[in-house]
Amino acid sequence: MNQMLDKKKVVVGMSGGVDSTAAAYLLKQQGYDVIGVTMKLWEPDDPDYVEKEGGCCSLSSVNDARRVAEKIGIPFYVLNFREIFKKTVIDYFVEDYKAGRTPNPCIACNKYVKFDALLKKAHELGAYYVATGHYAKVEYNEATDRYLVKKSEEARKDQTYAIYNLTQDQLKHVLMPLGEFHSKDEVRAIAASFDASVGGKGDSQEICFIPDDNYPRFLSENIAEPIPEGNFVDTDGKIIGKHKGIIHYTVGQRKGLNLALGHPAYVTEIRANINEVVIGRNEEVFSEGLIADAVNFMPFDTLTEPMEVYAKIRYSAPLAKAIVTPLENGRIQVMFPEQKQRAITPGQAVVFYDGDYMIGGATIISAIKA
RNA sequence: UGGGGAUUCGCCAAGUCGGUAAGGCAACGGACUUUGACUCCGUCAUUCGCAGGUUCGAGUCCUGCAUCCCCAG
Repeated sequence: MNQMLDKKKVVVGMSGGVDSTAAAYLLKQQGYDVIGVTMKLWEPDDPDYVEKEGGCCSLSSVNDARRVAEKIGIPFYVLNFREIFKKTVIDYFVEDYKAGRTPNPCIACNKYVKFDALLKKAHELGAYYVATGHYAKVEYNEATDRYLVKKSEEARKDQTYAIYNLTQDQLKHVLMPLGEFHSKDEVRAIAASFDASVGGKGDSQEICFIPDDNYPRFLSENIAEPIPEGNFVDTDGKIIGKHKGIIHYTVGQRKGLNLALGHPAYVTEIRANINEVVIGRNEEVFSEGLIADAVNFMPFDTLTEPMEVYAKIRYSAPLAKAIVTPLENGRIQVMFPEQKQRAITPGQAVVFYDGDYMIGGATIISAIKA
């Protein structure tokens, strides 16, 4: 069936924001047969809900997207992805928090919704490609017959971290026209050139399905069981306070602990099994390595021997030299020989770089302390 | 109901010979942010357990009361 797909045809996920608008426009300019699609992902309960835009993880402003599509002169559809979004993003998000992890819903959304469910829809429409407004570059290497991902020229907006787990088959069908831009301002100018109101929008910030940024509210509404309070303990196991429920915390967190210890206190570890949150000093939130699974590499399928890379353990963490070593059952160990990393957090992704290339990543299971 | 020591912001804690309330933590607000992370900036006691007194002026001196702690009953 694949051979029936039209390589000049592309479905663009349009949120009505700056980035996806510019992406759709650019593809049209490049001569693609562009179809605009807005995905319905989440039905807010609140009727006064204000929709957000932009970035990779945005809810849609259907009206803006439709208007923009009309101006560009492309067909436009609104598709319902609520069910798949609930199953692959929301449920995962909730389960991770219940388990004391800190999930990254944008990564799941990319993997299962934008570059899977939407891609399948694109194929149904006869389109070979799906395109988004991500700041990243996808590149085909003939010698190795692999699709590689390169960092965006706009370093500040680079989003390669959030697509570390895309498969070769997904990458083959992906276009990211914003990867070549050196600044968001250029992109904004393009969007603004034919639609002032879209061009003037700000960047997205919060997770799209929690627009008020109130995680505890969202989580307690989506978790059937009550969320039990528990103890804060120090690194020696001494009880030093009461926590409001594990979902309120992430490793490295300082705010909201309400612990006046005389020195800044940080979450060091979350022990979901015994409902404990461990508190320590800043030094105690640093780790020298980690164990991870859900491993994915761009240049090859399986890592067979230790490899030196640069890695980051959070979306906005700095790159650090790292040694990646394959373990049993598909896991990897990542050690940071030069610099301990702050707040290595189960549930977050560790992503690897080799120069400008994002060469893969994995989901952190646990930190390795000295 | 003998003696001694304490009582300053939610917590800890400076406050010299009486001179017109440091700081840390927490909290709150803002910036940054695809993580309520980190970080950064800003705001946080007209008032010092209470009531009087002495002083131009008292958290700092005096008197009484209250509460807490320690040692003796």
